[in-house]
This record gives sequence, structure tokens and C-alpha cells, in this order.
Amino acid sequence: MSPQITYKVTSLPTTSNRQDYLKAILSIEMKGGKASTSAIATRLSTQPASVTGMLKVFSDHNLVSYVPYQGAVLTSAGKVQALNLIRKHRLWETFMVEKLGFGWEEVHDVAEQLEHIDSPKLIEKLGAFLGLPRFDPHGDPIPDADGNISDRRSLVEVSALKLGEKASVRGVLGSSDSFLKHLDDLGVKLGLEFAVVKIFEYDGSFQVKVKKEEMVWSKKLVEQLLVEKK
Amino acid sequence: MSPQITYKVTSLPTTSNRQDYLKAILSIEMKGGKASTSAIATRLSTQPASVTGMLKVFSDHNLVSYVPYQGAVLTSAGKVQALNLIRKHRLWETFMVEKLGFGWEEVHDVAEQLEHIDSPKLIEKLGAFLGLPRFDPHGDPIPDADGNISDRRSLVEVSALKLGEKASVRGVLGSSDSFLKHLDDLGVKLGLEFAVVKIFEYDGSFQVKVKKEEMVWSKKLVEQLLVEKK
DNA sequence: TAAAAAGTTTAGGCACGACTAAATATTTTG
DNA sequence: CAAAATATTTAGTCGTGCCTAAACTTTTTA
Repeated sequence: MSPQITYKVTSLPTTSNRQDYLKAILSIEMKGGKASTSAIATRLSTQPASVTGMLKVFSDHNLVSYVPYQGAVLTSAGKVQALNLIRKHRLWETFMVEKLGFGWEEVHDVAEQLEHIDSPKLIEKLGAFLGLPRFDPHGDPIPDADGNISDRRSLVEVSALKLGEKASVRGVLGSSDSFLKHLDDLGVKLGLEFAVVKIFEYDGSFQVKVKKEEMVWSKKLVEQLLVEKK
Repeated sequence: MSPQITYKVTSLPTTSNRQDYLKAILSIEMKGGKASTSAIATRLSTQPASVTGMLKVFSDHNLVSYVPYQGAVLTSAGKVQALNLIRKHRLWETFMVEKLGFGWEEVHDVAEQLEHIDSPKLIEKLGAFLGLPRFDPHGDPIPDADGNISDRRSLVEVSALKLGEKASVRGVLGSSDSFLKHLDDLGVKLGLEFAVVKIFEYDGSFQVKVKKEEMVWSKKLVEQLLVEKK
């Protein structure tokens, strides 16, 4: 019999606070920075000493690899958890804007609460209900259930499209209530597919074809509407 | 100048645990019982000593009136809070069943989490999105935003209707997944209005008219479907 | 009215996570 | 390369928000 080595099995209870730490680390890493103790502390408005304590806990549970004085790096397990939080946050935001009629700027704080609801099945069903969106209404990518994340840079404004190109609506720039209301009036929703039929150089507006119908989008509109090329 | 008397203004931070206490007290009161220390303790699976401590806190903040050894009675402020929790719980349950396709029996635990989300506007919009339902899919009444609550007893099974009566679907008895699925297949949703056109004594089934269309509901179905008479 | 039941108080504990102060390590810079 | 500046860790405390166990008090009931 070879000797048995036992690792800590008991998983770390997920508290809302710990989840905030994970998100903060991911967000620093995604911006290309190093998740140093002080960078995390700044982001969470807390003291470096508090961060050190938390990083040790995370390290013990394999959520980050942590070498003293070297900052934190998410392990794949930690990354999965953090991406899942972002997924939940953005799905809830999408739900509030798309289904409940909230303005974009109102939803962030409530989503901060909702993202801590623990029910994988709820998120699975919510995602399906929303049509498995890959971007939230602000154009930020929503990680899928496996943590895959589309590239924000694959989105362009309508105004960058050329004649004849086909695309799907994925989000908006800016967050004005009146813009979202305007889109609603026109029947423009996330996922809407269209083709560019004409471009009016004169005033920068675009004529587009949605299914069988054609409509004209103003310069202002085509500069704020994010789409994914087909 | 007359002397100033200062009362405690700082409101009690709402924690999920305290909200559970309020709900427990309301639920005991609604069943007609006295919310004694031990009754509350039993319901929350905790010790009487903990309950006493909490009741003192509540009493200091005017959520219950509490006389030692006499149990607790919700004040109107406490009742408002407790009814609001029930409203949130049942709206979320309705959302999950109606919109996300959950089976009734699956939603309680998640609703326990969701009911603690703090955003009056979210609940207002969710209620509107669901069509301001007055009953959840289980037939239990959903308090409105002011705490008014319809009477469960105003609901009857379809099988109790007489020929020619009109009614609206308000909920179901039992919680079998297959039953809900069956209703879905038939297009029977909360709020559906219909009239009883024929009653087949032979097998207990009902012929009903929904808008212009007629359909037959089996004995089993009419005994499990809760409706409100017109 | 005395024993049983119910309720209360006291004393102490635990998890979480924040903070400060002091010690230590690393990086910068002159 | 050594001092100064900066960053990090350690050590020790504190507060919140619960909990339990045990001793004590009040109310109920037989």
C-alpha cells in the first residue's frame, strides 16, 4: 500500500464577500494587470492586510495560486467561479433591460445582488429564456456555462458595415433611456438579424432589410448600435 | 423650548435571518396561533433563547410588540415587512414556473433566496411583467404592493363549477411536473378565462369554451385546476 | 399549590471579515 | 550598492450577528 495523501476536501463556503474578491481579481487580470495585494485592496476599498488574509484562504482552497509578495493568479477553478459570477451578473442585467424594461444604468446594483443567487438550474433556464445571449445589452460578452467568452472586439457599430453585409444586433453603446426606448419603438431587439441595403452618404443613415421589411436607421442610431457580422 | 426626547432612528439592518423571523411570526399569526417564543423556535429550528434575543431587538425597533412570557405580535410595520417578503417569494415562484418552465416543487428553495433581493423597483416591474397576478401557481394569494391579500378561499376547483359559469385559471393543486406539462400542452395558463359549456356526468369531464374555441378537460384535470369565479 | 412546562437570562463561543501597528521584504533611486 | 520609499505580511483586536448550554423565573396545569 502506498501512503495516502489527503487534501482538503471541504469546499470553501461561498460568501458574497469572497465572490467579490474573485471577481475583482479576474477583472484585474482581464485588464492585463497583475493582481497585487494593493490593486485588489484598492478595487474593493479595503486594506492590503485584509486582502492578504483572504488570499491565503483562497490559496488553501486552490482558487488562486499565491506566492507572498507576488500577488494572486486565479487557478482554473477560481477562474471558473469568477466567470460564472460575471455570467450571472450579465444575464440578470439582460433580463432586467430586455424583459422588465429597466434602463441600462439602473440595473448594475441590483445585478450585484442577483449574481449571488445560488442555483445553476435557475441560470440555465434564465439563459434559455433570454435566448442564450452572448452579449449583454451593453455589448459586453456573457461567458457561456463552460466559461467560454466571446470577444468584445467582434462587435462593431452598424455604421462600420458595408453595403450588403449581414449582421445581428448584440448591444448598444451608451446607456440613455431614450435610446433604448427608441429601439423598442422601432422593434429593434437583441438578436435581430438584418442586411444593409443602402447607405445614404448624404446624412449617414442606413437602409436595412429585416426579413422582408425595409427600414431606415438614422446616423445617430447606426453609431450607437453594436452588431456582430455574419 | 420644551425638552427634546429622541427615539432610536437608526433602522435595523435587514438581514436574511431577521426576515425569516418576521415571516415565521406572520405565518404563525395567519394560522390563528399565538407567536410564542417556542412556536417561533420550532418553526425556525432554533433555540428559544435565540428567539428571545431576536424579539427584543424587534421590539426595540417597533416591528413586534413583545411582553416577556407573552410571545410576540407583529406591529403594523412588522406586518408590512413580512407581507412584502411573502409577496416577493410568491412573485418569484410565479416567474420561475410561468416564464422559466420550472416545476412547482423545484422553486421554493430558490425563491427563499430571491425574496431577499432588495429592490422595490425590481419587484414592481416583475409584478407588472407577470400581469399583476393575485395568486401564485399553487393557488396561494400574492399580497399586493400595499399588503392587501386576496382570500385563498375564493378559489375553487373547476369540478365545483356549474354549467354556464365563467372563471379564470388561478393555480393548481398538487405539484406534479407532468400535470404542469400537460397544462402547458393544452395551452392552459394562469389568467386564462373560460366558461363551462357542458358537464359529462358519465366520466366527470368538462367541456369548456376559451374565447371562440371549445375543449374538453378530463376529470383528473378539473379536480386539480384552481379557478376564480367571475 | 406544587410540580411541570414554558420562557428568559446569563455566559460564552464561533465564523467572518474588517482594522491598526509593527515587522519584514522588495523596488527604486541617487 | 546602499539608503529610502514602497509594498506586503504578521500579529493582535474588534464588531456583527448569530448560536448553545445551563441556571433561573414565570405561567400553566393537575
